[in-house]
Amino acid sequence: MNIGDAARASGVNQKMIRYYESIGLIGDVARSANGYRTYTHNDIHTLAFVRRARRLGFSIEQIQALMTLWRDKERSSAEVKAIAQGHIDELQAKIEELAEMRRTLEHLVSCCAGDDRPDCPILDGLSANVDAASALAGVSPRGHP
Amino acid sequence: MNIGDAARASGVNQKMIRYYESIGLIGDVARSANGYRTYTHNDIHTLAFVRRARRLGFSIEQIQALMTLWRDKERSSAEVKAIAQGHIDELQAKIEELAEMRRTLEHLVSCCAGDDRPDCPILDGLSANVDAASALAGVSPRGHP
DNA sequence: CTTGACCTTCCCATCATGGGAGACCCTATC
DNA sequence: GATAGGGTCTCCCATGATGGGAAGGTCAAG
Repeated sequence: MNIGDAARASGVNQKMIRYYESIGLIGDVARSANGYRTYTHNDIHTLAFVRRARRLGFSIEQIQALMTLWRDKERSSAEVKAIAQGHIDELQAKIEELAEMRRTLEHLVSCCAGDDRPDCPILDGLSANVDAASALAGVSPRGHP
Repeated sequence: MNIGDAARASGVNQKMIRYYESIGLIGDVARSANGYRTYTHNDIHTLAFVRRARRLGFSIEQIQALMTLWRDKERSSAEVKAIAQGHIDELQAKIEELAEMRRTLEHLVSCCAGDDRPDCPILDGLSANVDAASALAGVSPRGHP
């Protein structure tokens, strides 16, 4: 199996396969006489593992660790779980960060008429004068009703 | 005001101020005789605008557009609102993507004993044999009860 | 005059992904 | 045997936003 077949079989594209090899995420693969990379069934399996892990948002570094455990038949599932839980926490933090942005933006957007006139609470909110936007929504940033 | 003061006043750090200038996000700023950048009150205001927009997750490109509208007294608030709504949609898409990852991971994690033994549904789930993990949770991926 | 705090530009690194160039390799068809 | 096409190789560059660090100029206080 050449790299093109490996890409199709694993769902990881060629560029990425070479990249993963170059950074040592996957071991150096066998080469045939012409210098082409040759993939075994097992290599494909590894690539597919990486792909799934990436799709779940694991970083290369985390995947490195996961693969070490994957190959280690003496591992404890607790180690794997810790990595996964750590990643869940990262995801959660990111989600909350984005949700907070969205919340703020939705508030501004809901205050904006969205018509032909230039008056715009969104721009006001982005300008220094946050009070202007807050006031529009009846929210008092410094607890002053 | 030199760049250090501008950074403190606007909350945008020096590196970023220079970067924003280099990519044309903010216009070239005045220089004093010694070549130091000199910031006016207005420049600070602009920087603070950029900072707030960044904090809401707007890309530089979007901020570019927002600032153009900001300066345009003939703008329609609809244009601003469209950009903001577009960004909300992006945020929402990202949130959903991350939430889906989290959901899947939480499922796997909940199936994992997290003890000293090597058996690990998380690794099984990342391996090709997805059925193994699904089966553990009583979920049938191909609608086969 | 030195010290220390500023400021300048320039280069490099991040993370994961990909585009593209230029050079080989192999197979099929003419 | 020539040529066309598709596959592969390596190498360089780019992304977006951020920042580290080097080497050197400037200024005010001691």
